[in-house]
Amino acid sequence: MDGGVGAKKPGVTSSQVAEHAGVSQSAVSRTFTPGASISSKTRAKVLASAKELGYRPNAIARSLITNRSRIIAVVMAYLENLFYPDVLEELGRRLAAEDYHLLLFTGFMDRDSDPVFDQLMQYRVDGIILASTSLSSDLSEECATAGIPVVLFNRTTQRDAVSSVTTRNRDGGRKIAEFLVAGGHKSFGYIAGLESSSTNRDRFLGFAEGLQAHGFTDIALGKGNYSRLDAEAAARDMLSGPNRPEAIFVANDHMAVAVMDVARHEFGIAVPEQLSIVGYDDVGPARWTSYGITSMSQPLKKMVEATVDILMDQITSGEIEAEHRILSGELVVRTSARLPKTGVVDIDGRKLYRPKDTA
Amino acid sequence: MDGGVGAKKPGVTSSQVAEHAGVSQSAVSRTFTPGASISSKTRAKVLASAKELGYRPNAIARSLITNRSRIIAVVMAYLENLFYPDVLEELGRRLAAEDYHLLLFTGFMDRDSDPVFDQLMQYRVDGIILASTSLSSDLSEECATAGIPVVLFNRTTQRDAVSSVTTRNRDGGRKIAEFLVAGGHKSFGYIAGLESSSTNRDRFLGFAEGLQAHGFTDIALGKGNYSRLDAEAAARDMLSGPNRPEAIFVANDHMAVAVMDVARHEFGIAVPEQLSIVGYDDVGPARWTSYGITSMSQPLKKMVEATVDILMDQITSGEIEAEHRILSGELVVRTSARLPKTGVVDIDGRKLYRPKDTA
DNA sequence: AATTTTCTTGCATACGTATTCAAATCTGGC
DNA sequence: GCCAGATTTGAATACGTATGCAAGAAAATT
Repeated sequence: MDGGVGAKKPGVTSSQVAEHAGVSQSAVSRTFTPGASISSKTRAKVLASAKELGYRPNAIARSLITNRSRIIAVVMAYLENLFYPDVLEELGRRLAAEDYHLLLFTGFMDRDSDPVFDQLMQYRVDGIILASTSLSSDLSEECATAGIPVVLFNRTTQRDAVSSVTTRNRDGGRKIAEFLVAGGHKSFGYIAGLESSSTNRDRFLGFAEGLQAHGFTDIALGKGNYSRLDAEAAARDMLSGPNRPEAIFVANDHMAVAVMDVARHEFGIAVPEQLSIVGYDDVGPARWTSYGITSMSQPLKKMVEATVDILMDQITSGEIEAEHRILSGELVVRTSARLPKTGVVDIDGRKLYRPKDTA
Repeated sequence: MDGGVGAKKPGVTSSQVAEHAGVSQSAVSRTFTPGASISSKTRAKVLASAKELGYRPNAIARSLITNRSRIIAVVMAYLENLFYPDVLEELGRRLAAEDYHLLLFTGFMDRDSDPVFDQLMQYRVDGIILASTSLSSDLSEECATAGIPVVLFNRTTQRDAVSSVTTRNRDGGRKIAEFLVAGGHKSFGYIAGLESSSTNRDRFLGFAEGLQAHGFTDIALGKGNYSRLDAEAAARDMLSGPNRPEAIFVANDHMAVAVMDVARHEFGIAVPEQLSIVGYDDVGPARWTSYGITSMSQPLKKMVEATVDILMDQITSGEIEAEHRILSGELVVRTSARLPKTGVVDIDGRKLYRPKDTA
């Protein structure tokens, strides 16, 4: 299937437009270069000819000379979790607004992101957004020396030269602990995401801290790996044990929904009467009334905005200094967990957990 | 934010590698061109130097000379419906396997796909996949004259020069009608997708035909526009009326889930005891046990495979002749609709509706 | 060993654009 | 109508690669 000989029509070039308009090729180029020195008269001539011939500047050729592709690579290994499609959609909007384009890498196992990386580099992308995958250390270093900005989305790392955008996952985990303790729960479980992800670690850390502050040190653990199937299995395990926890914090909503399905329909457990479930992300299905998952929200639009901001900054300045933006979410209260006596407030039609004593 | 002067590191060129290896630039090029005439000895030398210098062929420059970008544009206005992220993931896999890359356009209103089109053309993409948006007639024509293959995914059109991949939506609609009639339902409703979409038209057409064959000509109608919010509104309307239908066919699962939520939680209607709901796509949430939507499946992987096949064919042959691939789905039976006495069979753990009398 | 045939190789050129530089044109003030 | 200055213009070049062509090297044939 390679080496095809199909002839694509050559396409109109700036020289052809130039000839048709009776000007030089430079003039055509300048017409389509914002801020270039060109008189309105010749500009008009060129535009007329361009329209007549159906000319469009060749972005490929332009990239070659400017050394700017105006392409941002977005790497998302999987899109199963609706959070990421939402991110993608917003990224599409924001990048388009900046006149950038989105080269998507998806549909591969998390492990083999390295071959993907080769492709990235070949297209001389102007920036890289890593959303549901990581990058081996030498690769991120290679980006740095190549002068390509890299932003981790919803995860972080210690390496310098790699920026990140996250929310206060540790605070979030702690807040969820507070909420569940205030709700009178006495035993707890945690169903984890990918254990290698910083986000998962931080959420658990905060959760454990928050519980410990009230004297609870025992947490039932399950491994969900951010995957629906794994989360289901973990839930079965946790719920069938002799001492089933009264409350489970699931590392994200995508898995929380699965856990709730297992609890209700496989075990006949009433949620929230017999079991409280709290998730993270506040993603679409969490809001659907069948689930109504109480969940820490992540300010998706602001996160995307920050991501694009960082990229644009680094691209225009040429300075690649790691920048870490950390945003805050809210604990959105719905019906999947028993409520505390106080602390739930109504704001703009959303119920949020905002206790007096905590920050 | 434009006109930045940030200096991206130049990057290693083939000439530099050539010099380092003591060969000509041509030799370097041939080393990285599969099937080119090069001795294994010099090839080895080049590869060694390339590795040492960290050389990667510049895809941009290559595109300029070959007139092939190895980029496929994928246009998906919205990703709210999980069906499309799933498609995207599979597309990512398949295109990567063919050594093609995916330039994604998303996050804009369906109407303004025309500015998007300009961008497409500037990058000289080798093919275009239109998944959740259409293209105005003159634009598809322009693609044809430019020699760029276009494939409509999950919708179709009469224009020649534009290929399409769909399933037998009309048959699907008819089968759903048969299923509901066999289930003993006497009154019916339809909640539509975007009225301009061929897919929506065909599904409704088949549904109406199937009902008519059994003497039912009255169908309650609602407009869901493939949007969750609109579907909810349509459901409220349809369910609060004086003669609420016993069975509703919702044009896709994304909306069916919303309709079910409204029925159960806003109206307290028992599904399927008091109301049957059937959807289309067999997408993730339809399978979740809280919903268990009975749904016509679309063979996503085969659809994507066909799409990529068509593109590769047309790219390599240079012949852009419209090709229309039409695949078949199955009616996957779950718990959202009352069952007919006969015709539901168990295959590979899935329950399918396969009545004896129909094809 | 001489000759033909097949492989390799380097040179030169082309792809379509942006940009430098010097020449040409225009502007306004006298 | 003349000159300094500002603006506009075109010629030439560069970006990094692929490829036709002719020459050279190696292999195969006689």
